[in-house]
Formats: sequence, C-alpha cells, structure tokens
Amino acid sequence: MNERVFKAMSDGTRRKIIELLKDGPKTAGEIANHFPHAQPTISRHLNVLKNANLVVDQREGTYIIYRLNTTILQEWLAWLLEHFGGGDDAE
Amino acid sequence: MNERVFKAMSDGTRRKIIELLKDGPKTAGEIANHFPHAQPTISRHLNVLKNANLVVDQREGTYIIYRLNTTILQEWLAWLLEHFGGGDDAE
DNA sequence: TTAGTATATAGCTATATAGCTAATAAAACA
DNA sequence: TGTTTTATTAGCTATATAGCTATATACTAA
Repeated sequence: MNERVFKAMSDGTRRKIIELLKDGPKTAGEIANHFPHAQPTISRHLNVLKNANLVVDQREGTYIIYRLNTTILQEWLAWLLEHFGGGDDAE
Repeated sequence: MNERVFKAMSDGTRRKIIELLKDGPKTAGEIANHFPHAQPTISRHLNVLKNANLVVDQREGTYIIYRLNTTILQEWLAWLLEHFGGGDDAE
C-alpha cells in the first residue's frame, strides 16, 4: 500500500475533505469554504490528496472540480482490514 | 477518533511493529531485532504507539513486554469503515 | 487587451518527526 | 557493591509539514 495514502489520511483537514467529497464532486473553492484556513492552504491539502491518488481533478472553465477516487480509498480500507483486522481471538 | 492513532499508523515502521504484535506480545528487544534501525529509534516508535494507546507495556524483570491493544485498533478500523467505507453507489 | 474570478505556486516561519550517539535507569546476579 | 543486560531518555541533525501572505496562472467576458 502506498505510503502517500497513509500520510494523506493522517491529517484531519484532509480526512474532512475526503468526507466532503463522499457527498459528490466539489470545486476547490467550495471545499475551501468549509474550512477556516486560507485558500492556498486548502489547495495544498488537495495537492497532497491528488499525489496520493485519493482524488482526481478536472478543470471546468475557471473552476477546478475535485472528485473522490473511491477505488484507492476502498483499496486502502481493504489493505487495512487484511493487515490489522480480525486478529482477535474472539472474532 | 484520536488523532494520535492516525499519526501513529502513518509510519511504516510502526505499522510493521503492530503486525509483529498481532502474532503475540514481544519484548522491546525482540521487536527492535526485526528492524535495521538503532534500538533507541524503535524505543521511540514504541512510545508513539503507547501514547496512541495502540500498545501497552509491562515490565517483566529486565524485559519490557509490549502487547497490542486490539480494542483501539479495532475501534480505529471501525471508525474508518464508518466514515470512508461503503460510500460507493455500486456497493 | 484589460479586468475579474478561481486556483495554484513561491517563499517564508514554526513545529514535528525520524534518525543517530551518548548517557541514564532499572533489574539481576556475582 | 559492582557489573552486565535491557531499555529509555537526552540531545543533536536533517527533513517534512502545516500554516501564512504575496504572486502567478488560467480562464471568461467586456
């Protein structure tokens, strides 16, 4: 499993971005409006998520639309369950 | 969910320690022997895991035995599934 | 071309983290 | 007590990261 996914998911702001995008694609501005941080700060968080391949972006006119890459997210969860889940005796 | 758990799990060495401890409790030295790092380096990783409550330690003579806190690990996985799992339309 | 809007990049600061070696602590045992 | 073994803590360096402001880029529309 790609280390970048773990690093990306280890930040609370980025996890909230992922949760936002679970409800559907959003522009960078819409995403930024959900946070108290400056817009460039969110832009960089989005870039971290993009480098982890957890989101994809697509320019639409002046807007850039971000959407979740559900495949990577599901693969990550599957990897976690495989490695850390169900290890208890009383399962 | 405790931010410390995410930070703890975002490091590859610490994830390997967790996997080792899934096979049963081990002393700090046994754990360190599985890695190319200096022993104090592993000691600090163990401390990060301890602060996240992912492991507990117990002195046994000169040894200190680490064991997995499966509860926290399972709670973490459950939290992840709840927030990020099953969001796909075609589930 | 100019102006305006949306977003990213550059450049900075402060803080966190992973690694190391050296020193310290805690227990066992002669 | 002094020595050995096991492990942690202290102190350091190098690197990464999250935040900011200022600037640049990409597109739209006048």
